[in-house]
Amino acid sequence: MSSATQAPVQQLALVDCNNFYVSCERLFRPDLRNVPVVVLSNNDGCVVSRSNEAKALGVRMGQPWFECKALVAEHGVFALSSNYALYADLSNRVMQILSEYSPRSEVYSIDECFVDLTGTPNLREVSYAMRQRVMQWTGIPVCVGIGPTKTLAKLANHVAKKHPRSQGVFNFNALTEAQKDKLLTQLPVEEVWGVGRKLTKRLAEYNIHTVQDLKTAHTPTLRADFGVVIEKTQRELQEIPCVDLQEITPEKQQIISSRSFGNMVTELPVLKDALSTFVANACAKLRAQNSQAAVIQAFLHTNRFRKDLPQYSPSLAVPLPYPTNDSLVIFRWVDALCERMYKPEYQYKKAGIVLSDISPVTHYQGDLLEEPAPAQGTLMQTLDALNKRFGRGAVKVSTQGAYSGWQMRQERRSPNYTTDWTEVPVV
DNA sequence: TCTCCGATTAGAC
DNA sequence: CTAACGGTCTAATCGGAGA
Repeated sequence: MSSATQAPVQQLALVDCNNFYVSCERLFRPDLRNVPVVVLSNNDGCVVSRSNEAKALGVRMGQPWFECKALVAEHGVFALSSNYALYADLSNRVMQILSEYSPRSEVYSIDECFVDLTGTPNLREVSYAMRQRVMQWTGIPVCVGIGPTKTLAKLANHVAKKHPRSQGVFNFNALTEAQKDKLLTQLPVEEVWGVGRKLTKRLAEYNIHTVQDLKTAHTPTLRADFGVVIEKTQRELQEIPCVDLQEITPEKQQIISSRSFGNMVTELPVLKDALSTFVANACAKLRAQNSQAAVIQAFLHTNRFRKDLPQYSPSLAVPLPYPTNDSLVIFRWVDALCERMYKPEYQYKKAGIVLSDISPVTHYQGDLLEEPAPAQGTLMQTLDALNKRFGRGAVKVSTQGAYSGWQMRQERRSPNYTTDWTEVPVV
């Protein structure tokens, strides 16, 4: 192969915040440093973030909180409800800092960012400086993994996190071929991005246990038996980029708003009250990306963990005569769907709505055979503006909030230190 | 037989 | 209040329906 066609090796960094939600909480609670801390999911159900001390005690990711109660009694694990307003705000600050290091970056999740550092002189120093700056300006600890592909950058980040000797930075590209082989042979295949529990099990039947096994597996067999996703993953492990950096966030194709209830719900008006809140949330997101939806779906769930109770999980979708993003219009449909699904003999634990068939808002194309779409806008724009200014839920549609009893449990939420003056404790 | 569509599955975080 | 197990999102795949 001629060197002219050889693309230069990417120096792609994956920056990942350490124990992100716990780290956010600790910023304002120095007393929680060096003690086991966990952050719980919505409804205070499962553990979604753990401090190193909590990990050491054996608290598993996603573990139901009530299962950990023994550990609490024994070791005093401190639990907090999740506070997404706080995490989103700190995330934005971290991402802002990282974006200064390269014109090409991708915010991959609330606590992760890919940064293309290709061509950066003194890569090693810059990586440490980046980490140091995020710590200094936000107080959030991060680790940096560098590789020639996204998959290897993620793997490198894992190594940086796991080995204290790396000081929070690990560059796969700096390894010799022999060192790469040795490292990949030591890493279990489930550490690879895109290889989850099910796949790990199936790969084991093919004697693929380590990352190196996957990297060197017979490609046509892999493709035929496991599909195109794994083939791409294998290529990425072989240092051939297959997953592009997504510099611009694509608009959502589907918007879901759903929640488990704090208590079981049996009454129709309570379900409708919850659903009207979900409609308000989903529609606000829809309008924020200047889109409209053509299909509306609603669903109900009984508690699937209560084997002693009868189960019922209906779901109904309706294609709209014309797409809309008007909360009131959408709620009228959801209301009707709920009426049709509701059966009084069940106890409901969760409900939600899905907006799909999403398209950008365009000027209405006249069609003699269709009803004209009503003028969209002013009321919803005003509602969004007021809620933005005074906080979500400041202005609601009249069906919202008449009934309670469905709201999630959130018994241990921290104050919104960074986004709401009224919640900052007075010293 | 081909294509399209909805439902299901798997994964990430 | 004394039981209790998240929420969103994407892409691939599969089977059936309809052309």
